[in-house]
Amino acid sequence: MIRPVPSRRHAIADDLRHQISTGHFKAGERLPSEAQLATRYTVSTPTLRSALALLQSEGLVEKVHGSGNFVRRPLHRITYLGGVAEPATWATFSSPLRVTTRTTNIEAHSHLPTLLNVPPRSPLTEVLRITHEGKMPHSLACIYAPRDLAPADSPTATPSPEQIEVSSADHRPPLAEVQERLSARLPTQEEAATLRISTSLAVLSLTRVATDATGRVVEAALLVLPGDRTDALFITRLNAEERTPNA
Amino acid sequence: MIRPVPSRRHAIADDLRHQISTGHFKAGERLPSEAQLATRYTVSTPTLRSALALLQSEGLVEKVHGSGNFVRRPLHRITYLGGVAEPATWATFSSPLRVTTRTTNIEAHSHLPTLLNVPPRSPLTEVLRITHEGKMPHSLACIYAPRDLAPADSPTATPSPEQIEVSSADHRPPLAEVQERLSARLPTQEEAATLRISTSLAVLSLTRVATDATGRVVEAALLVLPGDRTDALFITRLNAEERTPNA
DNA sequence: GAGTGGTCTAGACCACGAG
DNA sequence: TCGTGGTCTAGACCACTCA
Repeated sequence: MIRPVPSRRHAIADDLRHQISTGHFKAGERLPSEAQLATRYTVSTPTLRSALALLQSEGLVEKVHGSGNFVRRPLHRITYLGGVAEPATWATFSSPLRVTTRTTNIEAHSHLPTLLNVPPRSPLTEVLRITHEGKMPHSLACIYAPRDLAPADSPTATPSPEQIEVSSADHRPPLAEVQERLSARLPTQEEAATLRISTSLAVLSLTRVATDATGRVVEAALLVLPGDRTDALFITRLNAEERTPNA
Repeated sequence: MIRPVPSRRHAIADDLRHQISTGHFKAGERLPSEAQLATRYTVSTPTLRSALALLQSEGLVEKVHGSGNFVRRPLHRITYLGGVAEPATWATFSSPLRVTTRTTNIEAHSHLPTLLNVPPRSPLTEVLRITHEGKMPHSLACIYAPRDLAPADSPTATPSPEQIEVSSADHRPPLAEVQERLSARLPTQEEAATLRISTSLAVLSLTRVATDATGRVVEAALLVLPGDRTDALFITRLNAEERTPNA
């Protein structure tokens, strides 16, 4: 490992992190205002804010515009469970969530023909899905499916809070393969505004393509998960015929 | 989707993105200096730099300290393949890479006992692994294993460039389960210095825990993958008895 | 309306890379 | 050495939240 020159923002982040872990700042508590903290550490506000951005990306601090910076309650992270077990269940989050859905009929354009392996301008159903935790938006999903495969979804539905169904693929060929591609990036301005997160907070970007046994792409989903409050978990079991009982 | 107030940095990023995609700036080419671009867009340097940070996190632009900003050659992303198929193969990257390894004997401390499910201060082997692509560092891995399970690794080895072996588990109980937890966050200062990336470039942080058939944790690995040049790909095949031949 | 965070400016100074 | 990007300052102004 390379020993870097200590930078102010990391030094401040280290100090605040220590104060949070020792309980000097307690969970749920509001931190002093950024102006006060900047004075205390004798740095300018942009520098202090970049220190807070580090803690935010670790999920230790939550910023609320107009109200303050708060110490995150621990274990508040939400887990996206990848590698589906049941075709009907798309993704399981470990927390109860409220879901808003908007369904639109569109034609394949830009990157969608490639992604879904369909001709350009072929009919698709687009489902825009925003999940809320409490009153804060939490994650964003854009799901595309060929129109003839699209499930009859009630507009603005509020399905079971425990599990989020995306495609209720009942009487169709079973899913054969699911590809999930993840990357870390900064949000677009739209994404940041919709999720009400800072534009400097990294997001986990997940592209999921499900293919049925005939090789046809059944559904493609683009998920955006804020990095401060979301993990993605993939569990692979080998030698599936003998499953060890312990976790 | 919420329509945000257009911010200067996103407007500039959109414009540059467009100029790159239309070939006005070609792959491998150097962009004008940040000072020149700031003048052209009539913004201050921090604002222009934050616009470049967006493009960097998308993998479109590469910053080289002291030398300039360059248009990334496309498809230069490296893919981490999750969900192992072979117990001996830990992770496969799609590009030839050079690997530097340093092995240390340590005792379990801080978060390691929990992660590996061993008592505190129990003997572990730590392997620090830095992969290079060309002369630039590319990814960082910290691998921990109980000492009695640790493979006899030659110090500073340069194994097969195509595949990176981590545990050559030959005559031991087979792996039963692999858990891979991913999150997006900003790098620590150490990570940024070691990988020679900007501290504002998001990284994909991956924690991988492998358990053998007896439930014992065989190995835990902490990977840090720069967000601008790395994807993680997980492929789940359902109904494994009949595998569709096409991709 | 008072106080908070979000964005942006117009510089300064340092660290790095190439000639 | 010179031009580059990296970090930081000390403000300004706007948007949001809450009383």
